[in-house]
Amino acid sequence: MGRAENTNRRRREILEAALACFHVLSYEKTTLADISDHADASIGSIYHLFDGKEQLFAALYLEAIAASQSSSVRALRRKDDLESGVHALVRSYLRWVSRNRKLAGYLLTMRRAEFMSEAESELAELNEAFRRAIGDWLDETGARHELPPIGIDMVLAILIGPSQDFARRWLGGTTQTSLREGAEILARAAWLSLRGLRDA
Amino acid sequence: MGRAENTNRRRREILEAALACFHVLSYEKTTLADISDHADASIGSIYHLFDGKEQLFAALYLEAIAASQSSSVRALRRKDDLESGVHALVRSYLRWVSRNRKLAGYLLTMRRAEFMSEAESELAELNEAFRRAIGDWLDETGARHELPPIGIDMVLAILIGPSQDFARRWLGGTTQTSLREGAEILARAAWLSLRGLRDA
Amino acid sequence: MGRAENTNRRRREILEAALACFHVLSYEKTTLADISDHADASIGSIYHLFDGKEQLFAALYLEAIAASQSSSVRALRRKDDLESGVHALVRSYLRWVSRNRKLAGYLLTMRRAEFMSEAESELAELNEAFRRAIGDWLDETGARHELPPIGIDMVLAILIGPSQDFARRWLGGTTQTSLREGAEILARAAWLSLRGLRDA
Amino acid sequence: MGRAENTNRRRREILEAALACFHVLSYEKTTLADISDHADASIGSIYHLFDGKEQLFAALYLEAIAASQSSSVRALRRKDDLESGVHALVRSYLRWVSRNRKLAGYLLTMRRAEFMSEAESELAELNEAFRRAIGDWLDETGARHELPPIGIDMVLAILIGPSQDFARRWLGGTTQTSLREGAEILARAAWLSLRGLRDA
DNA sequence: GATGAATGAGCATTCATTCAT
DNA sequence: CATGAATGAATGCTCATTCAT
Repeated sequence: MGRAENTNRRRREILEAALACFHVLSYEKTTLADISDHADASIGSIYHLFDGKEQLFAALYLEAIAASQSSSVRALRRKDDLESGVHALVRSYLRWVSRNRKLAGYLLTMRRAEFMSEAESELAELNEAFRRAIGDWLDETGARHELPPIGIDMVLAILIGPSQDFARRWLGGTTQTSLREGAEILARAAWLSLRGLRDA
Repeated sequence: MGRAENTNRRRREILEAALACFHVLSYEKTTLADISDHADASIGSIYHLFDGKEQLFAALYLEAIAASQSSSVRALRRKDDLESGVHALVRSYLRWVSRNRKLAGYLLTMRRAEFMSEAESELAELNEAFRRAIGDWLDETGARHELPPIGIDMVLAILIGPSQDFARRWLGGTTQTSLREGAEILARAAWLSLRGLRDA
Repeated sequence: MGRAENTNRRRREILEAALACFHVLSYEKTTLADISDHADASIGSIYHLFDGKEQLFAALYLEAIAASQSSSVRALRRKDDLESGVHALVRSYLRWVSRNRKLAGYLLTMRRAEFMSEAESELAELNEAFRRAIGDWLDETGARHELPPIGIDMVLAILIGPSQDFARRWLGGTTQTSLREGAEILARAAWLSLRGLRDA
Repeated sequence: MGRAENTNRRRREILEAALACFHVLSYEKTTLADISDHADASIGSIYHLFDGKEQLFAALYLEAIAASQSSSVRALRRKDDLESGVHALVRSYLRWVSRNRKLAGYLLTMRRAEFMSEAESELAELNEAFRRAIGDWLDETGARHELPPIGIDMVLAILIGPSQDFARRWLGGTTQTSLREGAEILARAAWLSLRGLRDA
């Protein structure tokens, strides 16, 4: 195993340990000693790979965002009309949440935490790439013409807002509706909103 | 001015100072000394009125929730059919956000922070009261019959999810759409979703 | 005992503890925990009265300088011609060293340590005051006319340089000559230098 | 270039890097990483040639002492009476200071730092050799008979004390008198002291 | 020999909390 | 009730040192 590979493995382990600690302790209550204990890495190692506690959690945030977005984009690319795309987005997001509960919980809790400021530019880049990917898909499939005349920020709010709210409740264990059922309902709801706004 | 009144004023000042500090420093970076400096109150005073830092911020959270919910309920009560009610809820929420930016930002950032655990029961009570208020309105106006056959958790996600997502972006200054315009769109979107799901 | 008095006593105790620790451990090896243990003060207390480790040791340095200089000035003021003044300065300096060994050792070891930079201005003030006191004495007694035509920096080097070198060795325990005898010799040596340079 | 030569070059580079770092950072704030960066040497290299940070700086100290003393001895050997010898010593010391500012500053700041304890014996050896060289010169030239009846420690204090004080101020940039002028004055002052004490 | 990633003990510093006045 | 000095446990971070490659 090469050195780079080794480094990468260690990086992974630390990020996972941080996520695990966050899950039970929250950001502030998690200490570097906790992470060091959970990962197969000394405190010094953590500092070798990350610049500090904030940067470590910022890196985790960026990885989580990237994973979530890439999952969505992959799902979207398998469809070729707006209705299917909308359904795919909502379903894939909630599926990703159910398969990455800790990561999803981290993302939903820490969205734009104070310590992200330093990673702002990388975050903006990711978001920009996400929008571009969606934009490309809209152009390639011609689905853009099916969209109502509203800003992309509103489209995203309608598409993803309800799912995030539901995901938060679901992760908190306070929902009556199952995730699968919820996904079905919210996918249709999103599509109904967009179609309705377009046809108005 | 009576003693109780005085105590109340001080309580207010401390909560406001905490909110102001949170706004620029975030929860963890805010120290009691910061709050003591901003409010016209010694550290001892803060401990006299609250049980500690966490409890202080939990109190702030509860007040914010209560204010936001009561604003929604008041708006709802002025309507007597589902479509108007949905519009009123979305609009009043976003209006409340724009009029209470710091409080709204606090609410959106700290939703269910670790320190809320102790205030869990009070929070549950508030949420329960909110649901009951909505339930009462649905019964009184007969709007309940216009709802689609989905859980109340899904209804709330559809109603409020997009607005929260939008509010977060709007507070962060990264929206193209104005708040007023966004409110209009999201109000109609929510109604379209609910009506569509009902008529399906 | 008033609060101010109490504060002052605590300040003293901390400074003395710092000096005692320095004496056996050196600056770097002294930890705040060491000082906290020796003084009747918690670590927090130290931070309450000083801004940190460096500032604490800088304060100690300034106090030491001030004490040493004031001892010299008092001795000088009891004389009224240059020869007696020179003798008094050398003798009083070495007497001060022998009576304040730890403080003198600190001064001789830490002269202008890196951490003094923040206290630079206060140090410059003390030195300026010291020079002014000497200048005043020279003027009041007319001794200035007995000085050779050299800069005051050279005069001070001749007066105090040998004594400092000797003091350092004496504190280190590597001198053959007793402090009393040494003082006599160096006092005469200084006077011989100055008189000789004047008469040349 | 042979292996030994190469090793020696690397040793030099490391010592110079250490001195350069000390000059701007002070001993404690200098890290081995700093030195490694400045020298063309990895941290492992440093440990290969020195036993650690303290030993590295102790070696630097010994080299500096040796250089300074050997410069003095060479100057002294070119004279054959006490007056010329005294002048030569003072002048050569200050000339060495002006030509080796960083090294001289290091010597004047770190004199007998805590970490020297391990190198104590080597230091004592150097000092002993220095004294012997001076003693030899005194015997060979017959200058010993011109010395006053005081311990050699006092002679050295008178000879070198003022120059060190002056050197310190000069390196700190707080002197009015030029180095050349100062050397002249202090050389004469030292001689006047010694002659006067002898003739008393 | 050379390298520099990994180690982890050690430390300065912070800050919620207490309590004597 | 109000105050804010005092407390000291807790923690992020540093860096000399080691050692596998």
